[in-house]
Amino acid sequence: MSVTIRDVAKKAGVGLGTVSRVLNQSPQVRDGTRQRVLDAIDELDYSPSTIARRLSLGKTHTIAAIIPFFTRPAAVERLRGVTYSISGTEYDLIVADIETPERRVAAFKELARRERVDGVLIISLPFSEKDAEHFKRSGIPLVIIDVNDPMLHDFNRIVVDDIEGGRKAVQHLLDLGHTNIGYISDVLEEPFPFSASRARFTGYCQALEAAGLNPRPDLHRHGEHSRSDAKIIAAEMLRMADRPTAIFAASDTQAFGVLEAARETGLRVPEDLSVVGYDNVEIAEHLGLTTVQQLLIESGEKGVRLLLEVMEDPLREPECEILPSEIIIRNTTAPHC
Amino acid sequence: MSVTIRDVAKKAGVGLGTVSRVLNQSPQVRDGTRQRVLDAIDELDYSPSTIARRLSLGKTHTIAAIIPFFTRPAAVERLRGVTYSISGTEYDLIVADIETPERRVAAFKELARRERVDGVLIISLPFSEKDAEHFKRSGIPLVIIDVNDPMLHDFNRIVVDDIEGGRKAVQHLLDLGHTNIGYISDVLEEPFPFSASRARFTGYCQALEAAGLNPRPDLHRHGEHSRSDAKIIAAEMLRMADRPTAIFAASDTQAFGVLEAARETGLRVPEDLSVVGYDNVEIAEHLGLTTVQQLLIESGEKGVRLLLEVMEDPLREPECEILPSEIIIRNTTAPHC
DNA sequence: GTACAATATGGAACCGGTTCCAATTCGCGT
DNA sequence: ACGCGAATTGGAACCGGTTCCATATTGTAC
Repeated sequence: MSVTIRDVAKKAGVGLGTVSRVLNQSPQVRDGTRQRVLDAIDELDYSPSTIARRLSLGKTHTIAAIIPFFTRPAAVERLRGVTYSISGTEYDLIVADIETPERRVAAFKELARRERVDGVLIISLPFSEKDAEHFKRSGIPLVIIDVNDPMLHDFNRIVVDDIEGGRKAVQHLLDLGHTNIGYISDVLEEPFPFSASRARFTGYCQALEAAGLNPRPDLHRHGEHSRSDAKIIAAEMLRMADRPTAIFAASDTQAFGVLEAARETGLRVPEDLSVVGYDNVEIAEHLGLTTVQQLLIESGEKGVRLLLEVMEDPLREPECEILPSEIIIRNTTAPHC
Repeated sequence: MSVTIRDVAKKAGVGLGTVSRVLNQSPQVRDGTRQRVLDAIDELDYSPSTIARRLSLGKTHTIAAIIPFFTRPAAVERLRGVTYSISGTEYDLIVADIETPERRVAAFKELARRERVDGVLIISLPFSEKDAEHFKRSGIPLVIIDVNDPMLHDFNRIVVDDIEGGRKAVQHLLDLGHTNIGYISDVLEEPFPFSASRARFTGYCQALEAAGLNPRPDLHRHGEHSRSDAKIIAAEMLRMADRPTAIFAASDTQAFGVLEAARETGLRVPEDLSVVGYDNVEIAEHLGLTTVQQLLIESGEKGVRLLLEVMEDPLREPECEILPSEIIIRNTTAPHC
């Protein structure tokens, strides 16, 4: 039913090898012959089967991105960088959305197989030792974006120094005269101890200690990574007698929750409460949120670039590119008075 | 280098047909044999090649989503619904991001080919007569989400009645006593006359006329679909001597631009200016934006469901499901005084 | 133990490309 | 016109599955 390369060959009166050569722009075809083949292709409205091509080449021409789509606007911005970079190449991008831990395991299993894809990008997802083992063994080219776990030192990665980012955020608040600084994050414990929130928390503690302050345990709360949960735990914190005068949130999404909590508690931002977020997602600008900027789109672009290099030369030394972070000061922070 | 079904057959001492039957859970295999095959599979750590499978089945097991990723947060939410629905199936989702009109044409050409994908979802993208022709001819199963062009009546679609949505938005403002109501949208002209913005504009006009008012041409401006452009054109409108007391924006993104323009012009929202958006993207709630809700995620889910049905039975009558819209009243609208 | 239908099994042919090797043709010098 | 290396060309074999048909085996009835 569908036109194959053999039909084209017959029509053009040439061998199939020749048609294949024309398709692959091999220079080894005389102009006259090429033209006859092209005419036949045109006449038959032929277009080659990608799948057959992939099978015979042993390459899938496909890259998988595994990403927590729903929960992380920042990850979506990274994905934008990925789609943008990939659209210039001959690769297809397949996107796997991870919502639950079980899905994560399943997706890793399914996709991390040579026969399935040529390369994998993992974005903002926790990584267990077992996952690492699994990928190592599969030998599939892999680039990890935004997972800064020391365990992963021999994987190719694009990360941000979250400790430094956390430090910058808190330093900014300290510079403004705040000393009671809260930290709102997603769950730090289990089963993945090296999350970004954890690193930002480390930065938070370091900055406080460098200023001669002790982190107060009651000024650190965590919950699910969502605006609504952040709002609830921030509200609790703000109702304490000894409430913080500034809050650093582990993500912009959570910072938005904090802003809501402040609004409902009747606190003005930034007069009564300073808030710093993390990520600088697109809408943060509109909201005037002071935040730690990550190069989100760039991280996706660089991830693709690195992955293509790794696919080219799978044996190259693992590389870990650390992107800079920068604090963007807007209108949710003010001096403590 | 990689393990094939033949290796498994040899190891298990059976024919390849048998291995294939085991893989496809055919009941026609004796238990003893099946077990031997499973053991061999296990021992060799075999996993079947998806590509070979696809080639021999003549199906790609892949669905493509074509979507303007960068510019439309609402489209991203639709995509979420898509990924969510697809993750329960055996299909891969490949995502093509469209940024420029040229990319649109290229992506349509590339992806709308039987050999490439089994089905296509087009999300929030304009559609020319030529595109329609092209898809018709290719016969590839197609579902169009959020493109409400009458020309497309014989395509499968999931849409919203944008005229009605526009009417509801404006009616709400009329009910509040506003009579000078501006409309900010993306470009309505060319080359695609039946855009969502156009339909919302029609709704806008209808509501005004039903109230005995004439739409004032100077209260309608359009620009690129972005916050920044919307802000610029809204600012111009707000500086007019005879400025509107309410503005309806064709999307939440543009409404955010309007809010910024109001802020910079020194107008309080909603006291001095009411603003209504369209889409109810996630962040709209946080911002307290009054807006017309579309069922974004649902539209993606339903799109996938419909596409799967069409793929099952390509000859079924085209279906056009119209999702409801609803105005969500929050804090950016108030009575005109 | 034999006959025969029902069930299991082996493997050739096929899906539609690419690649490589052998065969043919070409171009050019003499 | 002839010879020879280079440039073209044809097509078998292969990539790794599925499917179908012929053959082998099993089970059941007598």
